[in-house]
Amino acid sequence: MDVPWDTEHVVSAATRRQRQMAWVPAVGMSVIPQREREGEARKGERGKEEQYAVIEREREKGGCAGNMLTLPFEEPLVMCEPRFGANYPRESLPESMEHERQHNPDRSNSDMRDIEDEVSEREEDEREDEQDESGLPKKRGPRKKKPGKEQMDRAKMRRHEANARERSRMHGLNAALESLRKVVPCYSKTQKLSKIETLRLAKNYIWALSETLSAGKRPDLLAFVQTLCKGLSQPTTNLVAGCLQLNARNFLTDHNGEVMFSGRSPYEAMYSYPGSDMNTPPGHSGSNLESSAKTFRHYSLGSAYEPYYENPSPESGSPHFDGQLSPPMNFNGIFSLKHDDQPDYGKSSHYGMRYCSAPGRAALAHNSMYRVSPEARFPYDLHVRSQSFQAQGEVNGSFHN
DNA sequence: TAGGCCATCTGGTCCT
DNA sequence: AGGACCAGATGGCCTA
Repeated sequence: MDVPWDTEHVVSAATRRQRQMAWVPAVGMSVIPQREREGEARKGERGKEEQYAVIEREREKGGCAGNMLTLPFEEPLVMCEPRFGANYPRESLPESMEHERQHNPDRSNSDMRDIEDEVSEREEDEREDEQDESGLPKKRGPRKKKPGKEQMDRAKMRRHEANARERSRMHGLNAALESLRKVVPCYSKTQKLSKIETLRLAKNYIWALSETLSAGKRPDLLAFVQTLCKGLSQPTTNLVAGCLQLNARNFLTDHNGEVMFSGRSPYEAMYSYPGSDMNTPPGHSGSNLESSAKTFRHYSLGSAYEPYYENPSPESGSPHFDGQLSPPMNFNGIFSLKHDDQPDYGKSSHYGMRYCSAPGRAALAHNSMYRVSPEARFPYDLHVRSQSFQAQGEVNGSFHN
């Protein structure tokens, strides 16, 4: 029995992604991006932000919450050992620091770092206070004015604040990335694409959709998918292909990251290829399964794509076109992507197509390399995020405005 | 155990 | 001066 796609890769990638998304901060990290998977399961529905807030409050109190990050919440204090691991040679610690440690075993890493700073500061003071035989300070000349304790504290506080801002900024960045994951094909809460793969897929998706629009023809499904998968890792390619209900084994990624087609066309299994120009890439006249398979076989993105996509890839100068595609759309209902949850697109429906149809964008599109001819016909319906509409009417309408 | 991915810390740079 | 942004370093987790 044929496996729809390389389930081994998909499953392992998915599992891996699941677990990696359940990232737990390292010892010494100040915030608890809690174990999303395990943590959520164990802790109920406690919100992430709430947990962050709890941790920050603990931090403010000088507790070791920030150092509990590497452990489940059920295992507090164990990881309170800041900065130094269990094997850290204690004898190498300054005596005063060790004293601090023994008397404040639950000090946070940053606290211990502060202590370390204070200790070295004190020791330096002592050194400077030493005098030579003549009773003169060993160090002469204009002494570098040392910042006062207030200034030091202020600097530390500012550093903490900067860290918090940086964390917040990165959280925002991740949130944006997560929202991007939801609008590229193959979104799944449990099988998350990595950051880099998400960006690559998004780029490929945009590229493929743009080419589809500029071509003004029914998209070649396989070429579309190949464009989506360009430059993606094999597991992600499998995932995308799996989402598209294609046999990933038909997409072989060569050593250059080029997606090559080999074997029978996925169309054989899922696509009745009507003998129409609409379904055949320019330069290819085949309309039956056999000829289409031959056509696909020639579709290495580095070469055969050029005649089809008359516009060069945005990265045509680069040896790699690292893109991939698993579009949240249907081609005449031929296929649809799997989505664990559908974002609310009702408020911003007509996604990409609105971009082209927006009056303000018309001029831009007109001058764009992805220019869409007003006369371009869209013999297919685009179903973007369950928002089905006649693309032709949308595009024509906008250009007629 | 190596490699991939991740979050955080941190210091530098640029901008307001 | 302070905030945003960036990149390097660090260390944890997971899979092969």
